[in-house]
Amino acid sequence: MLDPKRLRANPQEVAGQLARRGYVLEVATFEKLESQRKTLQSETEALQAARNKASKEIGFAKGRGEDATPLFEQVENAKLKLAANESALSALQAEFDDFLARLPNIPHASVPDGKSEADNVELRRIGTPRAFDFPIKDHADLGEALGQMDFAAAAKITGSRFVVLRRDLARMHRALTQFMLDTHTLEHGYEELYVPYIVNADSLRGTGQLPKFREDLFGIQLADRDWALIPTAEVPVTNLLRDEIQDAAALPRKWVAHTPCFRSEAGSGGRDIKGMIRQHQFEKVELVWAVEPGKSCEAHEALVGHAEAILEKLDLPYRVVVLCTGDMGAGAAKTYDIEVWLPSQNTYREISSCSNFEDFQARRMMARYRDPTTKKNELLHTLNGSGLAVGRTLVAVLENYQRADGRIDVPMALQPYLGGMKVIG
RNA sequence: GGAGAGGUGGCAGAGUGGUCUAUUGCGGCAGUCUUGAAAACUGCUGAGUCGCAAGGCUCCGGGGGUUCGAAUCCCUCCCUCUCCGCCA
Repeated sequence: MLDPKRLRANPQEVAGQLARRGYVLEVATFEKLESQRKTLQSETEALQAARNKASKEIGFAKGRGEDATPLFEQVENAKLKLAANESALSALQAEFDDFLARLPNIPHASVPDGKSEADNVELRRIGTPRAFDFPIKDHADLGEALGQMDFAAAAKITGSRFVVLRRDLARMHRALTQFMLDTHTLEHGYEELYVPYIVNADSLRGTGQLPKFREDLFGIQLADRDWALIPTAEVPVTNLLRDEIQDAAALPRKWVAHTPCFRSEAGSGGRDIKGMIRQHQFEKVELVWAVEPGKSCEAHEALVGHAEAILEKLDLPYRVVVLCTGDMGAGAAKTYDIEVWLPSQNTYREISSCSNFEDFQARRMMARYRDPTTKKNELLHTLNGSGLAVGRTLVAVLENYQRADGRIDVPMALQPYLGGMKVIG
């Protein structure tokens, strides 16, 4: 959520910033809502003040044993007007809140302008894609040939965009998770969390999935509960901060959590239909930071470095791009994507997305800390990034480490997690 | 699932229709004293929002209701605790 004060003070300036990401802020609509609200609010509060005063006087009068009848009539008259005003005001405020809740974040000044993925800017490329001297296969063909990756079985059990893994591939998938968690907790100083995989609507509003992106979620229909399966651990983890005031000494908070993630993939029909790239259910190891406002840029660099460390240890070629204004998620002020090399697609594909939300999520969820110098409660900055998407990492290992005979070499860093196994198949 | 008890500021814990502008304690902050610290004493100390300000409004788990007036009464939902039952 944007700062309503800033929006009120400089609507044209905010509109200009949002235009960078292709969002049209309807300044006229906003100003009309705002002026209506202002009038109605001050009128309503004046009526409330009058009612409170009169009621108090009734109390005094009764205390003195006086007749309060004239006062009753006086209050009665104002009551109808007040009731009408209050309901009009709360309707207007709901409209205003919804308007605010749907606005995207303002892009950071360092984010390049652009309309789409094509305008993202590559920052660095690490590692060299391997030259194969045999016809390569994609991960789905490799996995199915091994008899350890079964899309048909998953389709029977549930439907498309799910997978069943068996034996060594299932084990390697689990090993990747352990390897990532160990690296982040032991080497990068993260606190490991286990969290719920189902969250309520307040949490989804806090991180920004609601009200705008309900169609991306798997909702839970249970009585009248508005719950959903988590689309990412970002939701339960970041919402730990909701309605809390952090002690400055506890900052930065650095959390890591491994969870499954569930996405409806509405609107992605036809894209990445084959294989494990785009599933309704996948595993992710997520990194979440909460920092003081002045420190989020350096935190962002550290965070992306921690995600990169996983790929470096696995010796997988990758590149880092900074997303342009038009390709960023709505809540992000700045996003780095890490893309891993996939030989079968002859290109780099997203395996991690690391975003700085600045105070956008913090304002929605009232996530604050007590500034020790000003002694005031200030909004935190929040960040998160995948470290990494486990399914896609498995895909990358299969494709980059494949052998001519269809077997898979196990990356050195992973061998200790597989009981010293050096090859799969 | 059944029965009961509860949800109040950072924490503990009063308040059961009207000076509640939410008592008090702990914690925190500032000061006095002190070489320094502790102790003692004094003062300040919930959040949000509108306003240049004075000041106003809202918030006692969520929502709704009764009333001139609700932390307090009623309805409903959520959560926590105790006991029983069931159970990974």
